[in-house]
Amino acid sequence: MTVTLDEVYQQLYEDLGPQNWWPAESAFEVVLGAVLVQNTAWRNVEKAIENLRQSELLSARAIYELPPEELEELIRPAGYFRMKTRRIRNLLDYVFTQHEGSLSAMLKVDTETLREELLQINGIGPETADSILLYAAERPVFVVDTYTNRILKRHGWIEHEADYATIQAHFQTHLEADAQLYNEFHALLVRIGNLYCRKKPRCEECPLVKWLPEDGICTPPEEEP
DNA sequence: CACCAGGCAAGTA
DNA sequence: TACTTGCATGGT
Repeated sequence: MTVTLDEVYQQLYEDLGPQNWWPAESAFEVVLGAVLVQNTAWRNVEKAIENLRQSELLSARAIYELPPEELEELIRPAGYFRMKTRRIRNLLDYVFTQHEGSLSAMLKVDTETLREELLQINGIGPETADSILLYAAERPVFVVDTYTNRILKRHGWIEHEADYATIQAHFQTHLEADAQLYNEFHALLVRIGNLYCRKKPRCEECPLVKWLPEDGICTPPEEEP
């Protein structure tokens, strides 16, 4: 890799500016959004959260006490609504049984322990857990999503076989352990991915095009492993 | 119309 | 262990 992650970050930041993530008004909204956004456009998550807001249900206790069928209807626009209702409730079961219903108490647990605990919950995988750690608990944990994966592999910055843990370690090894940096970097990768690095890429206009291998346009050799 | 979005878990061989 | 499939709505 002839370009450093730091240079990539600088380039993205210059072109796109601060992304102001996570778009939420409370830590609870971040946690909720982290589940709702799984494989889903953020626009649809906004509708679900807005429904909950209008119903004054944006608190752990309110949703925990809400009948699941009602939660399903409110979050329906975010898709996978039955599954996500179960997942949110699984998470709240953990918050109430292990942290007396206090999200802020949960968020004070040390990073390694909390990550392990979150991963035990059915429906919370690595990206969701790390999103909570970075954007709700403000820990220096790099979030790897589908765009991060795609961008790094198409540029040849990591091997095609690299899995989540390997990619995450790559960022955390080459960058300072800085939550604010990880916050902005990941948000920028999602933004640039949305704009240019989709399944059907538009690399001509991408600010990262100068770092593509060869000289050509980014043609994905294969999709994600 | 087909495709895909800030994943994850369960099922199959 | 390594693939494959289901989950669901809404925008392009």
